[in-house]
Amino acid sequence: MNDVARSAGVSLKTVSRVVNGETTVAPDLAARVQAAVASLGYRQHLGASMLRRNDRRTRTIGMLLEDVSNPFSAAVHRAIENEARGRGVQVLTGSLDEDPQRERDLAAAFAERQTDGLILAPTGADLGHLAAHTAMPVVFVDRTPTGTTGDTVISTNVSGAAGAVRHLVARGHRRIAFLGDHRRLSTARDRHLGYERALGRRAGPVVHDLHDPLAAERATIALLRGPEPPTAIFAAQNTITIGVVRALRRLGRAHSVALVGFDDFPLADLLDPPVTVVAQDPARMGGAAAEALFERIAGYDGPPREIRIPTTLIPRGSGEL
Amino acid sequence: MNDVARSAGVSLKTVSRVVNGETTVAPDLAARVQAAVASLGYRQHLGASMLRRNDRRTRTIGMLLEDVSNPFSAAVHRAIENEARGRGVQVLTGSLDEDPQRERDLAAAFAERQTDGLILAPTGADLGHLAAHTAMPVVFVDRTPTGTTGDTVISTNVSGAAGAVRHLVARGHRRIAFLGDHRRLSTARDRHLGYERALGRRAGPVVHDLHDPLAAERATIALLRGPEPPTAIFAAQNTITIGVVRALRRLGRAHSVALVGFDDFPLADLLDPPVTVVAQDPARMGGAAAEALFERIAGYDGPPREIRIPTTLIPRGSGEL
DNA sequence: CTACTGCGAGACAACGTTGTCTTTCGATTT
DNA sequence: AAATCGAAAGACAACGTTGTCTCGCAGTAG
Repeated sequence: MNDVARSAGVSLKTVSRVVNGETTVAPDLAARVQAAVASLGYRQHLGASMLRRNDRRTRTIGMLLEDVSNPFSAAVHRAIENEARGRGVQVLTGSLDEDPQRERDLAAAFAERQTDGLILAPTGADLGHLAAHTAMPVVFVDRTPTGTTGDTVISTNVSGAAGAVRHLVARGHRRIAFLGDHRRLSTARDRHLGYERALGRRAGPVVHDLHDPLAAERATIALLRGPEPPTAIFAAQNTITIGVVRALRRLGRAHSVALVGFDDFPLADLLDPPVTVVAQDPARMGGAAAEALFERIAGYDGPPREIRIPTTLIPRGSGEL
Repeated sequence: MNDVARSAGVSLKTVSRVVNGETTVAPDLAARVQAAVASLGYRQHLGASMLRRNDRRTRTIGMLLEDVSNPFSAAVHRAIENEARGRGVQVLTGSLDEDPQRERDLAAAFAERQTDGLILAPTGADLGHLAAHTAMPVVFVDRTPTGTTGDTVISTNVSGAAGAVRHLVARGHRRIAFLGDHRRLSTARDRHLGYERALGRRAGPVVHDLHDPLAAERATIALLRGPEPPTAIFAAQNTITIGVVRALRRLGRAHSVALVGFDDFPLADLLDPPVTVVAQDPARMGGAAAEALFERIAGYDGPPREIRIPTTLIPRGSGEL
């Protein structure tokens, strides 16, 4: 910037004015400065700028999801990026792998970098530590927070799960198993609640705390080989659904045990049978979360909001046996 | 920081020393400072710190891929994050959607934020503009750059594609179609080259510039309904492979037309028939790119390196008809 | 012709931190 | 006992930028 000022024969402040598009600069001076900027390849130092400015915005937000390579998280990520794009905001990302320690550390690392806000899919651990970062608004996505409050964007987990189970009941199933994720997660609890609401006293075998396809595959095999095997399975999460598909395939029961999964996944329609799912709308969830965050960043100060994104049952075959 | 200094009864500089773990502070003073830091919830302002420091590191890198929600990109992203994690480095991300303008803009936006480096999957357009950001080393991943040079991490596209095609030839196929992405992309060109090398004058019908499943589906249908339909298809990219699968399914030819895809995708093994692919190793690619970048950031100044990550043919059924 | 107004441009300080230099003071050496 | 040394802590400036204040000058009103 010094070089630009010298080369254009003006003061530092005038360069600053031109770079920031202030109108109180004479046209000829402005043109000289522009030329110097272009020829020297000068670029603003955003860090220094934000240090001095009054608004203190870095035009950068943080995003912490379970695992950026999981299709659900990746779709949320992409939707957040799309919202940020139009506002000239960049996105810092991180995967939590269900690790509360990592959740704390990354939230702190983002706060140190003065991100303007944070979108977080909580691990389920207590989030009291977020209170330390007062200047950074936080919006929760996919799961409701524990130990703090804030705008939250979630799927209609209870009613979506209940709808899936009622779909199976309507097809005549009476013994419907539930396979779910860690109970620490609000999504797993809510989907289990929907399952229970739909079945009442007729609830079938329930297996909790499954978190990867392999565990789900083993649990499915155990259920089907056990006494009173279920005639239908409700898989409460996409990795679980995939494990169940693998198990049914291995046992040759893909066409004789019904399956409905929560959360859609790529190619579900090309499997045999095609997998019936309760689809979430991760793109809409990410978009809504980003919108809510930008409202908070802009200064909106109302009470915490809960934004519920509806799910859609997509019958494809596996749940209609 | 002022508050901490006052509360501990020391100078600003001493607080700085304690926060940065310098050893030249008396233990009792250090303890008083630590206590003040904890009770006031003080956190370093990384922007101001980096402004003053000599090394000028933000401990932040940028990453620009085609689309963070594409499984290949997402796996690369995750591997980069893993490398960054151990070094306390955060990752700014962006999707380019094959848009050169966006590539320029985001590279500039990252440079303004003083990212220590950039990992880029180029769109194929001229990258001369990167020269403006001298302080930011760039490593290319997945595709070779145009208009500039730098460390590049790519799959063995030519030999991988040739291997796929030879696999089909060995199964007796003589009329093998090639379906590929935009020729502007080095990957599409290299895979086509491998196809030609393997077939020589016997090269079959070739369709270029397909970039989504729908286009690939239409192209496949046209080929199979045309004169001299191919008996086997080599799909040079994962979204194309999926389009081909859909087309074969629609035409009822899934078991009578052979298919090998370049790049593996989730659930390929659960389709009917399971899809034979030339698997890339996106995790290793992302990891290698991040490693190379961190070496450059650390000051390594050798000539541009090309790191070639081998591909693996995974026969699953669709290519063995 | 003086006094005022308004506008463009520069001087200076400040943002939160750390590099460098200086000061203080107790301990060691001769 | 005087001189020297080293370690610990503070004073000050600087990083690159912009908010605020001031200054000079031209134009206008009285």
